[in-house]
Amino acid sequence: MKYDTIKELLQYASKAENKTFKEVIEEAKGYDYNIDEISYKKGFFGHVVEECLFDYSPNSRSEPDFPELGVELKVTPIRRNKNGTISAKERLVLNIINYVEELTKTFETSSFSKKNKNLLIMFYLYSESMKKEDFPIVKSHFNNFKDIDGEIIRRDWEIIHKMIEDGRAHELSESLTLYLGACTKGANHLNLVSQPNSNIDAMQRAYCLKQSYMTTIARQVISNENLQRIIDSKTKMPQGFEQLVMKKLTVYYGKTQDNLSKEFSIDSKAKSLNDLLVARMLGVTGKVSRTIEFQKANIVPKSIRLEINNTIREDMSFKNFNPKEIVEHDWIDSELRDYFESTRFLISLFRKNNQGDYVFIKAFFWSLPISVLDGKVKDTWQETKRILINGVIIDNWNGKSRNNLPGKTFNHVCHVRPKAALSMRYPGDSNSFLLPNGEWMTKQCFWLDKKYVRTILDLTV
DNA sequence: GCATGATCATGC
DNA sequence: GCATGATCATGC
Repeated sequence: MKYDTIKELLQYASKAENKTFKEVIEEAKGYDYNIDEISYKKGFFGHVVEECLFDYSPNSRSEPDFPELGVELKVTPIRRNKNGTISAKERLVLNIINYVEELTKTFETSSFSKKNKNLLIMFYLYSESMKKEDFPIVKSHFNNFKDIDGEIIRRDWEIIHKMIEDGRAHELSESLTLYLGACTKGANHLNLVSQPNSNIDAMQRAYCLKQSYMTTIARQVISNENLQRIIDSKTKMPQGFEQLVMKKLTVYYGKTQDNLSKEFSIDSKAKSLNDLLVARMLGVTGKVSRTIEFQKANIVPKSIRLEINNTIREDMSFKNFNPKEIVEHDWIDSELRDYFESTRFLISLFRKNNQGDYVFIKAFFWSLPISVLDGKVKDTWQETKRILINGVIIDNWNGKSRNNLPGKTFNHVCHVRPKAALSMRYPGDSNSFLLPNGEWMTKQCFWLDKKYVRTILDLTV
């Protein structure tokens, strides 16, 4: 079947909305599928849409699925969260990067642009408790990376390209870029390939649209979510989004917490006051993470307080972990690795002055280096997993509970500590989580040691 | 001063 | 009501 226009294609695709994969198969003319036979096969969802809906055979050519329109078809899952919102279940993996070939390309001639310039994305709703063929197709969406997204993705591509050019493909990480990432995938983790300007083999990677990007798109087209924007379509970003954010923040360098609180009419005693201030500096009410750009790019704001002598008093905490998830995964597929591999941080520094007030001195974007992630952070995670499996030992000490999970003496980069509103360890309590051995303990999270954090700060300025 | 546990205020 | 981004408190 031929489609003359993208509109026609999209219209046809939308016919599958609210149908399950099983229904799409059954309605296909001339096909005689045994669902039980094909449903467990790899690529089931894509194949059903390609063969049964669009009536063409699957291919892995480097040209798009609909060559005459230059449109690539992607079938991708969303899931429903406990609070009712939806999220992309995974990143959208595009084509594999051939480091040698890609080095010779420009953005326009790149393998990414060649195949993925126009995407027809079909979202289906994944559910743990349902059979694959009963998942419904929810929505079709056409994405051609116009305007701001296109600009940001072009710069992302250039960052990846520069890494290859510099012989640093082995240091690539999804967290280095904003929307377009270079991700590893499944068995690819173990696939080492050569790269042009270095003797070090690198993990094979593919272009992807970050999970956070896909979540934002899904919420916009399916849930009609309305987020604040930091930039509008008229904003010029000759040096990219990050530089633009820096430009907005630089204006406030040298101002104290007090100054800034007054300027933005914030009267708050929150421990995360600096976070609120940074949001206001960017023109956002509420949280920075609730803006289109930060949500798509998965940028997490962090603020650090420095003492007068430039030391840091506190370690840096992250999300609470889920013991069950840790025990059930290997490091390479773990939530923690995935978090650091795909998260970019916006770090703001506030330094104490002689009056005891904190001065906003600088901000910068940062990602945890892969070498640290797959080094010391991995060690802490592995040790945590080992102890979770063997049984966490909790005892009482001066009225506090104490445990044997890897603490600060473990490796001076990453450790485990409690993080909850209250120190509680009762079944079902919101401050407690269930351990694999059936006991309950106060929720814990992974922390980065302040000593390590200090090493990422460039305080020469 | 360090290690460890405990807890706060806020947005959503 | 909980997750988040943090900071406070205490014993050694």
